[in-house]
Amino acid sequence: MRVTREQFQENRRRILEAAGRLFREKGFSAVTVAEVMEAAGLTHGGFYGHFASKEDLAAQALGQALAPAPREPGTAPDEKSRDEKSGDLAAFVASYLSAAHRDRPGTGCALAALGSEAARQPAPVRRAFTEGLEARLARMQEALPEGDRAAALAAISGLVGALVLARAVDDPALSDEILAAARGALGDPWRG
Amino acid sequence: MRVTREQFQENRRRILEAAGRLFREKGFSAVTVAEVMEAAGLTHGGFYGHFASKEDLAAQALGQALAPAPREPGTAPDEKSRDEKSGDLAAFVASYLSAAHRDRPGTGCALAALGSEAARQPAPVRRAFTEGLEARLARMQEALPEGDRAAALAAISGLVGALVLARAVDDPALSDEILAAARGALGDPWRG
DNA sequence: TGTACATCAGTGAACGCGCGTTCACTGATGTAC
DNA sequence: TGTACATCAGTGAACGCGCGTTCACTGATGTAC
Repeated sequence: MRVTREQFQENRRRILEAAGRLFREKGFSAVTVAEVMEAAGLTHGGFYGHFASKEDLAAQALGQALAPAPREPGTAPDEKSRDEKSGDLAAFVASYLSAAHRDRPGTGCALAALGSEAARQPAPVRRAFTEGLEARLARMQEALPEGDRAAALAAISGLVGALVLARAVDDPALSDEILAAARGALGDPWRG
Repeated sequence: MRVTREQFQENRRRILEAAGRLFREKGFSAVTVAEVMEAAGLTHGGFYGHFASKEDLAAQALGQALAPAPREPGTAPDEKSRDEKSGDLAAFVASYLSAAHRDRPGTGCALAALGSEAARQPAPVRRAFTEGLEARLARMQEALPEGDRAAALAAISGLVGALVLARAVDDPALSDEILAAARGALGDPWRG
């Protein structure tokens, strides 16, 4: 059942999309190749026509999940005023540390969803993770006064750590409290 | 080959110790029961005389790994001066965010080593994780001026996030930079 | 204290299952004429 | 444009392997007398 070249590319895209979501929801090891293919609307046998191995899929899916969303044209960061920047930042922090983000790991930040597992993955996966972090670091730097790189790293650490802990904890009240505490620590100093 | 009751307890202790180390080093799913038993100097068949399942082991090993180190007798926290407290805190932050801690996950903080995986574990494991976090939160609160609980939560989030990212990244310079940035953010405000 | 027997912690083979991967096959696509 | 054939994406069965778990057995421990 050969398909058109367009359909082949579309299938590949859907495999990567399903893998990105499933890996973030369940972790690398708990996701099976067959599960990803089924979520993409295919059967498992065709997988190796698209990817060399599950590890190859993991690296590419993580890379795609961490790829920065395309910036809207005409809004170069250096054109923004400091107020616009801090407004962006406050909105980002609030959305990152929201209950909605905590409860939807499949479409959320892959750094938090896969962080402690990523350290033990093979080289290509760690490479994709590192590049994803660097991209987010660059964005965070742009949003910070004077492009303070150390502050940007510390802020990302705080965001990721809070989300990781808020998801791991089995007490909903404590989970909300973690998110609120991190919002306070990361939001207040840079607001007005 | 029956063993004495003392040896039985000692064997159980060694299984838990090996499991705590291996889980932190390799993650829950990558560790096998046989591997834990071998590290404890036993064969895999005897495992179920000590634990009901791998999941049961995971919960108990995590609980033990996160159990607070016994406090030295006679040093109740409220007897310390504020300077002693902040000295303790600064030392703890420096040690938590050290290269040595990053490079030895097996004996380090289980919150960071297993954080993103813990969210997907069965209930007993998440319970142990939560209790471990609560214990560390209480300690951190004691060390903070006025026992600020939100600040303690934010600090723990920053510590855990920085360690997770420093371990996941494949670029040693960036990894060091993450640790240094978090030391700066967490140390400076409370020093002097 | 010494002896006979019951208990049971540990051993290692075996079982079942699921997963990553392979492969012969199918049939629609793409291409040469 | 139409036709014949080569290509190859997808299918589903099968393979091998490793892992969690079980079990019959062993022999040292613990206990009753």
